[in-house]
Amino acid sequence: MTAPPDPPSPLAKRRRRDLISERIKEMVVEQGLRPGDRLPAERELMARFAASRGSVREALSALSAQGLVRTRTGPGGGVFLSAIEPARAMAALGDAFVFDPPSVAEIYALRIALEPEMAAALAGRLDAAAFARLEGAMRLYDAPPETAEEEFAQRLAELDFHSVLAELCPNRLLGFVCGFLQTMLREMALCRRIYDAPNPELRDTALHYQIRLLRALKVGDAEAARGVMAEHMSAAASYMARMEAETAPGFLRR
Amino acid sequence: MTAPPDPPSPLAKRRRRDLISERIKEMVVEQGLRPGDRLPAERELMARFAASRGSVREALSALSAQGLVRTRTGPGGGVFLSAIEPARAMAALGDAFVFDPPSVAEIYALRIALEPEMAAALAGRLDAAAFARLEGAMRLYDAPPETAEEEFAQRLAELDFHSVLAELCPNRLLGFVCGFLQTMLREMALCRRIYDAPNPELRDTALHYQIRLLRALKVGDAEAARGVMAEHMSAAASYMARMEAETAPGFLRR
DNA sequence: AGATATTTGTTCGTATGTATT
DNA sequence: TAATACATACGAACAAATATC
Repeated sequence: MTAPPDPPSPLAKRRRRDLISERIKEMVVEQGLRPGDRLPAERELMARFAASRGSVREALSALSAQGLVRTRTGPGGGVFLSAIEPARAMAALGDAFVFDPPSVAEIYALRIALEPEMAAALAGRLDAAAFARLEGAMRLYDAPPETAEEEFAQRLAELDFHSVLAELCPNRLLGFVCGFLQTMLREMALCRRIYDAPNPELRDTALHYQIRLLRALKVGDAEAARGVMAEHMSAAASYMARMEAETAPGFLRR
Repeated sequence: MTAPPDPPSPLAKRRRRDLISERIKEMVVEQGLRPGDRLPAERELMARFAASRGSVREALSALSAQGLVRTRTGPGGGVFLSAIEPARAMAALGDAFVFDPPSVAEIYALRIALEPEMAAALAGRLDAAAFARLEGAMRLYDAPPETAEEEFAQRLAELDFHSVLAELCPNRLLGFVCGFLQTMLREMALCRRIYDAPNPELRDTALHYQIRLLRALKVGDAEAARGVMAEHMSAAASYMARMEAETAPGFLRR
């Protein structure tokens, strides 16, 4: 007697593994499980869902690929819930745009709207450790970039400074979106080489904006922080727009 | 000399399926594959990566869970690249915040910053079909909500109207983020029942903003569209803030 | 330190459903 | 309709990791 591989499911169209991962997710929210909590062992899941080990494993594998669970072998091991790391979520989100990547201008449309808000939200809410991190990420280039390589490195370093701000943002959703935009710009910079020529112009306006920003954040002046960031963002946006126009259009959109 | 306890390969810890899905992704970008293109059959992948069927399947399952590939049965079937559907990406992104969901106020901080930009970007860029869709999603309630159920339904319908705007947004990144914020609000509304009591107050200010918005969009007046949306967003935000304060605090954060 | 038990990780073989030809 | 090719699913076995005794 062979076990029927296809139970009389009403939704025969859906795949077994998808159903199982759905039900596991439901189980998580219903039981209010938290990161670190352990899920039932594979054997038990097999019994509960009347599925083979392979199907259960494929479902778990899908969740694991999402970063929602981690597995450990050995006794006391098993499948454990895990908070999804922001970096992983950003990578996955980037995959959603691989075939149709946004332009630099489109990314900056969001940065202009969001990063000033982020700066305002940070004002007066940072402790000494946070300022230490920010100052560590701060780079004040005394010399203007002489080569395209230097220009490139300076732009990347500036993105890193903004990413520290994003990590510190008390509104984690806002911080996540800003961090994601910065990640996109980093990848595009690597692939498109948008920073062709050294360009001292942006540097003049941006040179000490980091200092001005930190000062406003320390004093707790949200409006000033917002203003500094807004100024810097629109300067960077128009600079990037000009760069994008000069770059060979349609060249390796990603 | 004994072999070091740590294997020389820094990747020795990584699981087989993760390595395989990484390499498949690399293959995609290297060969410049597009949605609809077919990946090598499982057998070929098994040969190329020197892995068993199960491992290859788990890797593909992971990609499939991400929505990056779809499988079709039958001859000529196989694994095909697929553009990730926005709805799927939003769901996955939502999973990244399950254990630490943002508050309504945090979501609105982003909506206030972004949706006016979205409105401005849409001005003068919609065709007749788009306006038909928007008018189809438009609900002008002649009667103020009498019950909590009605209030609830009206808020959801309003979110739907905004989601149509997001889908039409020429800046797809901006549209995606706005759509995601609306999805989060929808889920939270379902779980938290934040709309407890009917409240005609918001309705008075918001009653005909949809008409004013559509008019500005038709004329192509970006500034007017931005203004209408900004006004509506801040009204909705302060309304939600009051609702959130009245709702039992910390009740089922999700 | 070593044996053992427990749990996931990997591989193989096989059967079945389904869509194309 | 029948043959075919592929994905889907099941089951069994062994390997690897990691606790506890």
